[in-house]
Amino acid sequence: MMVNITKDNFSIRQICESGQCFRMQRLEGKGEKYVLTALGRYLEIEQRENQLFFDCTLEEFEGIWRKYFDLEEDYGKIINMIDPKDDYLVKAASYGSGIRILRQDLWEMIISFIVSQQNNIVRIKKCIENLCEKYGEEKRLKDGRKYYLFPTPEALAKASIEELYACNLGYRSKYIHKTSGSVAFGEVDLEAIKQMDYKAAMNELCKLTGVGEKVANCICLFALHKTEAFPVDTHIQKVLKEQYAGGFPFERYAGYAGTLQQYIFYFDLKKGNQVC
DNA sequence: CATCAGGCGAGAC
DNA sequence: GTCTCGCCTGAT
Repeated sequence: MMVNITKDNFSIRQICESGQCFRMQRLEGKGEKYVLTALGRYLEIEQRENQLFFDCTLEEFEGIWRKYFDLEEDYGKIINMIDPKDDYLVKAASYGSGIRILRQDLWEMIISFIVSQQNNIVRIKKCIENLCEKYGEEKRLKDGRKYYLFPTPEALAKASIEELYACNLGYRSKYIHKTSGSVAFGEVDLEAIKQMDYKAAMNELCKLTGVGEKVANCICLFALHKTEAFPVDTHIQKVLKEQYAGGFPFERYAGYAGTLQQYIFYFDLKKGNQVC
């Protein structure tokens, strides 16, 4: 089954490269074909211009992926709300206009962004695949190919720190171990966090070992869809200093600063690569 | 060789 | 409360 829709302000390549989802990758060959493992499922997507081809049933598309890819949101509207006098932000949003803030799984984002700290995207992806292959449930497609689900809190809680080290997680191993225990043993309730507002969710997430303000903001943005969450990493910090010495206009962009943060992050990330 | 990559925890003060 | 320091590992 193939579901075909037309969508503006949607670039599967930009979503993949923007570093919010670590289990999506481009398939070899010509064209824009991507494969994603998320929410216990496997999905292939192809994009031609503004047409998207989801390799799934209509039921799965409507029930799962429409929400996951935030297809109900009008990103053109958000981009148009940017201050036209803010040359930098206008340029950044134009450059990454196909980015969307995905609605990803909370547990997966907690572990993924703990892994992300002091780390680069290539290695983050490798670490996460190591975890999935070692501790995630193995599934098979109809043609026999294997894929792995993201490990449950219980599965990761059973792993020793030494075993986690073997997944190339480095010093983050003990963070993963502790946090998995906290969730598996019910000390932190993920279902409760899903019902909280931004501030309460931040407070609760920061109780987890290895989760500080930056990581908690990433979790809020990419799992809880708190679009006011504004993660400040090394890229954003640099841009705030160079472009917004007088302060970033958070008041103007109340409620969607996090979406704009993604445009800025992506713009700076890609621009940095071009220089080399 | 040093520095850096989507930072954080622990300890000092 | 704020500041500093050490930390796995691979790329440059």
